[in-house]
Amino acid sequence: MPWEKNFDADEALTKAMHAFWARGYEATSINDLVDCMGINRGSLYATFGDKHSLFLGALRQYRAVHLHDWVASLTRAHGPRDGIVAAFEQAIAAAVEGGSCSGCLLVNTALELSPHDQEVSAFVRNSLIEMETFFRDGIERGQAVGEIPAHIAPVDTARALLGLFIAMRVFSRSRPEESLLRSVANQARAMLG
Amino acid sequence: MPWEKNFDADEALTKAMHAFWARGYEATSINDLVDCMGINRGSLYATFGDKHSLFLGALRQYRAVHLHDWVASLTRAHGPRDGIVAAFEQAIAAAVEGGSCSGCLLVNTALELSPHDQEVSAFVRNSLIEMETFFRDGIERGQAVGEIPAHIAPVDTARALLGLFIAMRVFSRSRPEESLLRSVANQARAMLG
DNA sequence: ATTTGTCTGGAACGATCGGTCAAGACCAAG
DNA sequence: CTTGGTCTTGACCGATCGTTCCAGACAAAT
Repeated sequence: MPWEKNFDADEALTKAMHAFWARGYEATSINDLVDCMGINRGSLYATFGDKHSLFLGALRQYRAVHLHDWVASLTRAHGPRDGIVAAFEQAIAAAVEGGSCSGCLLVNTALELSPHDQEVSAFVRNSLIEMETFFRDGIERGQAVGEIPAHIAPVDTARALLGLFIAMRVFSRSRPEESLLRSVANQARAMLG
Repeated sequence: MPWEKNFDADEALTKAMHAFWARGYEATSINDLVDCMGINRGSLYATFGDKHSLFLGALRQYRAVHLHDWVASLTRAHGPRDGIVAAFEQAIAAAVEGGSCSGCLLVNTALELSPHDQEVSAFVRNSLIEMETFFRDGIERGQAVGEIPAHIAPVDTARALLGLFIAMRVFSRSRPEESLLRSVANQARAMLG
């Protein structure tokens, strides 16, 4: 039996993810992907299928790393209330640092593809719900340990926090000014009492 | 001397704006535009220049109608605090009604083009600042007439309201559920004391 | 060393992209 | 009616799009 792949599929997928993240789905051509992934056309199609499948793969990888692993590490490193505050602090840090991959691939995709692509839409929608759940869990656990006042409404507040968090990702790509992001994060913290 | 245009340039520009609004810049081809604007290729290029110029024209028209006129009508019809509340109510109404032009062209563009297009970026940035100013003015005038408590910080609050407003536009395209939008609007109102 | 079957690199596909151009249609001025 | 010049129409341009395919490179199994 012959020969294994001589490239790391996961590593290549990460590079594709960054390309889609930086430029969006439509503006990223197969040639761009071939160049930045460091593999050739044939291997790309054999390994990942067509462009749409590759994009879904990139989306899945983004969610695994920048949502699941990220939530896990926040939950591990901080108490409930501090975990939420730290989420906003990290968003500020990522935005002011800049780089070509500002903002959030899921939010970008929510606007570019969700209205016209059922499969992508369902994925993005579920991911946003997971983010809402992270905030709601944090609020409820914070209330249970007395870090967050009982008069805070978990569902409404979690949804508003999700909104502010998404807005930070939009600002990262359009108005990446620290003072603006700091204002938003301040109001997010104020929402937790 | 010969002949005027036999189409309404402003009307055609409105149709182009709706096309870009619904599908984004990259996904809208010149053929799409020729079809939906009801004019032919030659007239399109003669009247509006290339695709990028046409897009900037569409962006200007969007700002005039859906930002300037909109702010003016809110200011005319409501007091300072109610104007802000009405802005969120109208965003909910637009989102649940649906239609192909959900969300906000400026927000869509902030994510798709701002990071890679200086001219577009400056335009979007200025427009977002105008929206922030609308909220800040409303807060300050509301405080002057006693509708809004003095302890509310105008700048930070205006920025958070802008954030929540942008988030409503993102949700319009990805999670257009009335209860979600209602939660966000509730928290926006709560921010005004 | 030969066989085996995947992986690689690049040529090539038809379709569509953004953009141009020339020729005819058309109305107003003379 | 003739002339002058703009607008319309549709063919057309080279480039690039996403995708396919095949011949050669290659390592493991025989």
